[in-house]
Amino acid sequence: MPELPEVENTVRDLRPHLVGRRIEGAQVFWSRLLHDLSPEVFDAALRGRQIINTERRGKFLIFPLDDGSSLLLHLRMTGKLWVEDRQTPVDKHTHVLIDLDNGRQLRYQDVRKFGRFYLVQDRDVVLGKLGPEPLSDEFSPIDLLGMIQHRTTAIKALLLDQQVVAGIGNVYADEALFRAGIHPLRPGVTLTLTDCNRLYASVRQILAEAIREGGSTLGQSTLTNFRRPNGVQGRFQQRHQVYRLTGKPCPVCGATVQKIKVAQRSTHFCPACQPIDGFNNPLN
DNA sequence: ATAAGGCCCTGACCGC
DNA sequence: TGCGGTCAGGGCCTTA
Repeated sequence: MPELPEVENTVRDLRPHLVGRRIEGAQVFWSRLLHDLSPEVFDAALRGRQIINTERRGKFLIFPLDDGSSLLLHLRMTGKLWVEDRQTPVDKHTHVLIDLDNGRQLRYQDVRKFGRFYLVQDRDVVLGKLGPEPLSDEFSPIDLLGMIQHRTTAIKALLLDQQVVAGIGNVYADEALFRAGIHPLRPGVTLTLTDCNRLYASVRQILAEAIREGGSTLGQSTLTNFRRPNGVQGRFQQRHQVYRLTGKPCPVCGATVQKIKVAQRSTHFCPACQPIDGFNNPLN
């Protein structure tokens, strides 16, 4: 599940391979990956374009092109990108090949086929509704409070809502709530400014640390887990404190980590460190 | 306006 | 070994 840290590492790794390169053609073997355009139109529109940069917004990758348009990509669950020589045999589940002008190829592999490519003149058509970038100056504890103080929805669900804040997914939502000592089911409206200060700090710490550690690689399957374009796995999973640690002792207090469903997503937390009423919090 | 549930996908994993 | 069932899950769509 590539989230902000995994996408950021992907964007950084790809930059030296893509910036300044010209696209010679594109093949798409599973057309539903393309939002609102056919493989033929996709190929025709990309052919001859130069890639200006590699950027990120939330969990989206952005490739600005020399004609002012942008190629956007969301990896969703199992999407992977990397650059390889054209002659290298194509792996299973590889659905998109983009030929570069140096004999190499940008390859997209996605076992579950949930990913989406967009080709747009105005990137705001796709990105416009996203909330603030959590690591930027446009995001503050007051902003967070403003986004959630009128919501009865569980705070976990609000963190997953990309319109509240962009880039957080299931892994980092659980880890941030744990570090902030906030129960995932607490309605947004019950969070105080103090809570928001802690949650804001946790979110930023977790994401910055996860970026430094190369993201999180979960599970053994190289097909479904995360891997950077340079082939390296993430290391941040070694620092997870609750995510997929159901039944294990909480690293802070030793209580047993619990798993529940929140907004249809598995949610892991420590019932002692993250009390539902928000009081007697040992982390305070 | 908000929220819940279904859907897309396939591989991993579990019990028998 | 084979088989059926369940789980994983981001975002979009429909329904309430």
